[in-house]
Amino acid sequence: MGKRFPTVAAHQRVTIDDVARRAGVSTATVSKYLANRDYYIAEGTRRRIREAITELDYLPNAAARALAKQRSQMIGVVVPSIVNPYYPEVIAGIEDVTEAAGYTLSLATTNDSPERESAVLASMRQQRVAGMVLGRAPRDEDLARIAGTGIDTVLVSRESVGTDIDRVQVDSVAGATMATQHLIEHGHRRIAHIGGPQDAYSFKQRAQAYRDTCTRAGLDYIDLEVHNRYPTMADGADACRRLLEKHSPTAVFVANDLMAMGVLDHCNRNGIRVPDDLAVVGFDNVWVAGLPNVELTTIDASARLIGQTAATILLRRFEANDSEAPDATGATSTVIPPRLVTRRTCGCD
Amino acid sequence: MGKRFPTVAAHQRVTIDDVARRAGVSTATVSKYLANRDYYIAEGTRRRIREAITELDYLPNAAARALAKQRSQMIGVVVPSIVNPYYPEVIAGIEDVTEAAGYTLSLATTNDSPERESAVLASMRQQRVAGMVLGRAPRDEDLARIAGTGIDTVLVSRESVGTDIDRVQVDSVAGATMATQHLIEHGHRRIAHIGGPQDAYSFKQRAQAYRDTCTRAGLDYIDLEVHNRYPTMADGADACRRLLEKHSPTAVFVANDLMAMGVLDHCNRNGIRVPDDLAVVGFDNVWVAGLPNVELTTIDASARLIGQTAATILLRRFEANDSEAPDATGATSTVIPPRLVTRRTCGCD
DNA sequence: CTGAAAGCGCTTACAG
DNA sequence: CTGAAAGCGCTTACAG
Repeated sequence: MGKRFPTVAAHQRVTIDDVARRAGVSTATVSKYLANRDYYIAEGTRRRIREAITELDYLPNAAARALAKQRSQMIGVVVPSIVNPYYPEVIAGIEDVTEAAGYTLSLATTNDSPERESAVLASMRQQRVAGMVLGRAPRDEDLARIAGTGIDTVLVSRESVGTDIDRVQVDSVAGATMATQHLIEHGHRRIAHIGGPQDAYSFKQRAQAYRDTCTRAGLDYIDLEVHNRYPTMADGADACRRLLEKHSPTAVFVANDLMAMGVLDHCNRNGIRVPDDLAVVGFDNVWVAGLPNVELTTIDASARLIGQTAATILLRRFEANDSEAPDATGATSTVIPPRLVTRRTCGCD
Repeated sequence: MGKRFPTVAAHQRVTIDDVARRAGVSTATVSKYLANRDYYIAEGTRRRIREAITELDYLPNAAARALAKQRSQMIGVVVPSIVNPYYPEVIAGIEDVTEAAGYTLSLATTNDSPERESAVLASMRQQRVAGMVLGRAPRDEDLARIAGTGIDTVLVSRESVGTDIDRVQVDSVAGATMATQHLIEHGHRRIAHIGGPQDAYSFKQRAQAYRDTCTRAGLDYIDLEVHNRYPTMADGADACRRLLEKHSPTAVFVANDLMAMGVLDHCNRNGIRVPDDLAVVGFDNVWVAGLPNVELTTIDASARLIGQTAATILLRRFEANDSEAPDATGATSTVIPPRLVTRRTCGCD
């Protein structure tokens, strides 16, 4: 029989019972007060509870609440990396909207390891997060598990395809078209493309839009693919070298900023002047692209806006769940319009 | 009387009872199995439980466990910003060690707003996080509240001082000394310093170490202070302008990389050649400092290592709490040795 | 407008 | 080696 040891950290650990006792009401009433929905509570009662709470410095226990309500106030955020400058912006965007709504962020990083990803998703399930935003499309197996739990999820992955999950992404086709078109307008006729791994859908879209735009303009296209799933500066530099060995483009559209910066680096080291010898346009507009000595012309993928949008969609799902309405709105796909940011490397400025 | 509505998301929501039933044992036994400490459980029982868990795809409910154990498996991480390249590295470091230990990260950003900070700390208390690492020293009021809860906390703030909390920081004195000394060794005699807000302890230390080093070398010192709490590139550029209006240093040691990059920018725009006209050394070694066109010489503040160390300290505290030992080890202060990273802007290379 | 009581899904001393 | 039962701190239909 559980003789209860005095709570180890007896410190102040004040509970709803303490508040109720002090205010001279039942815990049920305090709970209702806390829920602050449209419960009717006498003004006097309300005041006494309010006072008791302040006097005791009471903060409800989130775990107890989560257990009772069968749902936590956490939103899981799973990204491949947090050091990559793209994701912190997405996360900031998520926080912009979830904070106000009273949600908390549970963050996990996968380093793009499948095992780690499964583990992380399991952890999110254990935590019974209210929703998740994933920076990478989960594998079918994990996807099924998630679906089974009914945890609302939105993908901000740049590589997601036909999964039945809400998704928000930048419009890669529009962005790549703008980038290519801009180079054409600068007068270039030999425009190359350094693409990301083509099994990632958005990279594929970017490459295709590049080709289509060239074709429409009556230009040949020269494209190259980098296979690293998360292409880095080194990949970009290397691709640039390969490209220039065989071809002599006057401009290149690079599928992401990190690679584009690698291209700049390669040019720098090899006496290739940018933009005079080679104009460069990237994709993403990570903040680093705007640095003084970088000044990369690029397509703004609105990472922060994507985060905000993802969070907004999640909150909307929550509401729909509550209202117990038909709710069967299928998975949505939101496309954020990109924006061309002209700087030094394309020849503007 | 609570006639229980069928759980809305009845999906699979499998509980420890389901596992116990399926394995033909009591929930207590399953719980012991889960705790996997040195409980004695018959091998057969152990196997049946293991099978039941797999078959049912059971994942314990973290909220229930947290409630029962009076402690969650979360570690709160509170940083001023997540877009600033310094903090993601710290966070990555924290995750490096907490992940393996089975802890989860609860992330919150304060934007350096005091109100937001109080709110965030309250949220951490509500969540009953097992521990916290704070990127900024809390105000006395909040500090007292935290102490009251007994939540283990470690500061990685660059501005912390005499609070009674575990702390890990880079050795600012050693770093600033190395930076200044290096410039002296390059033959400079007129070395300036652009400092951060001097009410932040580490910035003060850096300025003081700079002065001391100059003095020891028989040089005059010229220093300037930026007041913005989180000094940016713009602050650095502006400080550089002010500096050059009145003085003609041949080198400058800048108190953080962001400002140093602003200095580079200012020079760039005004035809001041780096390092020939002005040598520059920063502090932090955020990854951006290593970019091809930046190549800033700087002091590596080991952000990731700081994160790792902070997390390690936290875990050690947890152990001490469990062992119920004298435990009264006072607040520790860990100092990480810095490292000079020479690149282009100091004249090396 | 308010309260009694069951229930959320675990853990843990105790008693076998 | 195993289990019954109390307790963690909330919420919520129901009955007043």
